[in-house]
Amino acid sequence: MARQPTMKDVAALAGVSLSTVSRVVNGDPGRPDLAEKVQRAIDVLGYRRDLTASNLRRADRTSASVGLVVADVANPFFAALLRGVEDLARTRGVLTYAGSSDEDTDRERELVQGFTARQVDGLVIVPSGGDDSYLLREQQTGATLLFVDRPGVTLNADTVLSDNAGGAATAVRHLHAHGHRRIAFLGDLQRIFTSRERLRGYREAMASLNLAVDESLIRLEVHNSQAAAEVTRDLLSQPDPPTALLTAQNLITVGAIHALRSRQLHHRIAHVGFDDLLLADALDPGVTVIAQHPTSLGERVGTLLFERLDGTTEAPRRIVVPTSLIPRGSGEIAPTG
Amino acid sequence: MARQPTMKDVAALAGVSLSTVSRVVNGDPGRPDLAEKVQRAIDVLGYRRDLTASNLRRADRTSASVGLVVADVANPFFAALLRGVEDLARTRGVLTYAGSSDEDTDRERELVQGFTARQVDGLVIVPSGGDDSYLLREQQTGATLLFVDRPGVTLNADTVLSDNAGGAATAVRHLHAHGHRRIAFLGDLQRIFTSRERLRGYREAMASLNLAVDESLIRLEVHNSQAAAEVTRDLLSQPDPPTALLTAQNLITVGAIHALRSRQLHHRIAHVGFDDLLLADALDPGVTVIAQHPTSLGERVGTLLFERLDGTTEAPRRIVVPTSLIPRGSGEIAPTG
DNA sequence: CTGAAAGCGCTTACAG
DNA sequence: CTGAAAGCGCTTACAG
Repeated sequence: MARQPTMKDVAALAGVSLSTVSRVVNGDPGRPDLAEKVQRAIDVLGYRRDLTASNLRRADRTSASVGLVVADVANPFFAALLRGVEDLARTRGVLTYAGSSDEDTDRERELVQGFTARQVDGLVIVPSGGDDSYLLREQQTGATLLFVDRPGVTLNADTVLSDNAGGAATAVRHLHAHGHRRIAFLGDLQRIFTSRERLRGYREAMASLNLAVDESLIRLEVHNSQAAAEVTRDLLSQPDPPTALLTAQNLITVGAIHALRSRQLHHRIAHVGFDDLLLADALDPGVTVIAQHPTSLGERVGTLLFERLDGTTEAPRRIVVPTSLIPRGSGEIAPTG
Repeated sequence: MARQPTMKDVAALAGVSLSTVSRVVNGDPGRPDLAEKVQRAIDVLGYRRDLTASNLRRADRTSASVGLVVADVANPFFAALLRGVEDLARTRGVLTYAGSSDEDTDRERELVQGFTARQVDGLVIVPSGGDDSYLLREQQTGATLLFVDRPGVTLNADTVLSDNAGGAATAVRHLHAHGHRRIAFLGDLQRIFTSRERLRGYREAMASLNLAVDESLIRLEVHNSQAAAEVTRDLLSQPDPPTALLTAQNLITVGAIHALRSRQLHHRIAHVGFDDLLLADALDPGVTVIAQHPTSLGERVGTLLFERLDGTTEAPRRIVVPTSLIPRGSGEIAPTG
C-alpha cells in the first residue's frame, strides 16, 4: 500500500510552502490563487490531515475526542447513556470512545488510563465504587473528568445523577398507597452507589410511613437476572412472604419477572422495578417502573463537560435528574392473603 | 493547571538522556541503575506517556484504537455488537470508538472520516446502504476497513453477517408447519441489506412451500415501533387478514406486540420476530424469535480485523453466523378461521 | 500576505 | 550499552 500523502506532498505538488498548505487546510483565506492550487493538490493526492499530529503542536492541544466508561455498554441503560453523550459530543465535532468496566475497578482504571494516554479532552466515568484515588493522577494529565450515574469517591467533580433515593421512596409510597406493608427490596452490589441510594430511599420511605422493616425482606448483592430469580423464589417461599417487590435495577427486575411468572404469582404479588425496560408495558400485568432517563443523563453530563472545556471554573456541580413513576399494573396489585 | 511532565522533564530529573527514558518506558532493560533512576523520576513527576506522540514517530504507526459505526448504539442489537468488538479489542490493548449513523449515509461518512482523521488502526462499519464509494478513499488513509451486519456496496472487504435469508426462511417454514398460509411480512427500510435479505428469505421459503404470496401482506419501509404498530393494526383490519406475522427487526417486533395486545389478538395471531428481545420470554405467549448473536458478530469481526492488522493478505472473507429459532409460544399458535 | 525555521512529545537510526 | 541528532506530520511564532 502506498504511503499516505502528507502536507509536504501537497506543498510540493502545489508549489507552495508547508505553511501555506497548513493555512488553507485550517481555513485561513490567504491569496485565492494559492488556496486554489493547494485545494487542487489536496484533491489530486487525496490528502487527509492527520488530526493527532495537528493536535500535538496546536496551542490548545485538544484531540476532539472524549472517553466514556460505563459498567456495560450492552446494558440498555448504559447504551442509552452512551447515546446521549455521543449526541452531545457530535454537536461539537467530538468523537466518543466507549468502554465497559463490568464493575471491576481494575478494568475501570485500565480504560481511564488508556483514554488519557490517547489524549482525550474529557472523560465521563460511571465509577465502579472501588478505590478511585488513581483518578487524582489522571486528572493531572489534563483530561477533564466528570461522573455520571454515580459520584466519585476521592474526587470532587461535576456529577450527573438520577434521583435514586427519591425514586425508590416513590416506589415504596406507591406500593403503600395500594395497601402493602410487607415490601421486599432486591438490591445490586452495595459497592455501587445507586444500589445504596435506592436502599436508603426504601428505608427512609418505610420509616416515614411508620412501617417496620423486616430485614429478611431486604436482599442485597443481587447482580444478575438469574440471581434475582433465585432470590425472588426464595422470598416467596418464606413463611411470611412479602406482598410486594421493589427490584432496584433493570436486570434484577427481569429476574423477578421470570420468577413471579414461573410461580404464577404475577397477578398476586405487586412489583415495581427501578429503571424502565423495553416490553415492560407489553407484559400482563404491565410492569410498573421508576423510569430513569439515561439519554438525558448522557446529554446533561456532556453539556457540563463542554462547559468545562470552554473554560468554566465554577465549583463542581451536581445535577440530579428526577425519575418518573410509570404505573402499568404490576405496582397496583392489592395485597392478598 | 501545571503543564504535564514530558519525557524531557523525566530525563532532566533522572540525569539521563531522552533516549534512555524512552528505552525504559518501552521496556528495554539497559543498565539497571539508570532504569531505576528513570523509574523514580517517573513516579515523582507522575509522568504519563503521550501515546499519540509515540504513535507519530513509531515505525508501525499504530494508534491502538479502532472505530465502530453502527446504526444506533442505543439499539440493544448494536449495543451487544459493540460489546463484542470492545471485548475482542481489549484482548489486544486496543480501545474502541463508537458512533451512531441513524441509517444516514452523511452521518456515517462523517463518523468514518472522523475516525480515520484520528488515526484508528481499524474501522468496523455497519453500512447504512447509501453510496459508500467514499470508503475507497478512506481505505487509502491506511485504516483497515471491515463490515459487520451488512456488506459494503462499493468495497469488497472482510464481512461478518447473520444468516438473514436463512433465518427468515426458517421462520416461514416454522409458521407453515403450524398450519399458516397467510403470513404477513413487516420489513424495515429496503435500503438496508438485512431488510432485503430477510424479505428474500421470506419469498424463497414461500415459493419452495408452493405458497402464493399475497403482496398486500408485505409491508416494507417500517422503521420504528410506532409505525410497526400502525401497520400491524392495518393488516389485521384487512378483509382477508393474515393468520401469522413475521416481523423482520427488533423494534418492528415491539410495535407488533403492542398492536396485537391492544387488539386482544396475541393468542390468535401467530407471530415470529427476527432478533431476540429482553423479556420476549416473559410475555404470554412468549414471543418466538429468530435469535441473532450480536455479541458473537462483534467478536468475529474483531477477530478478522486483528488478523488483517497482523498482516493477513487473504482475499476478503465473508463469515455468515447462523441464527437460532427459539419457539416460545407466539410462533406455535394455530391459524384461526 | 508567504515561506523558512523551530518545535509539539515522542522514537529511531547513528556515533561513540 | 548510552546520548546527540534527526524526524514523524503537523502548527506557530518570526522574518521578509
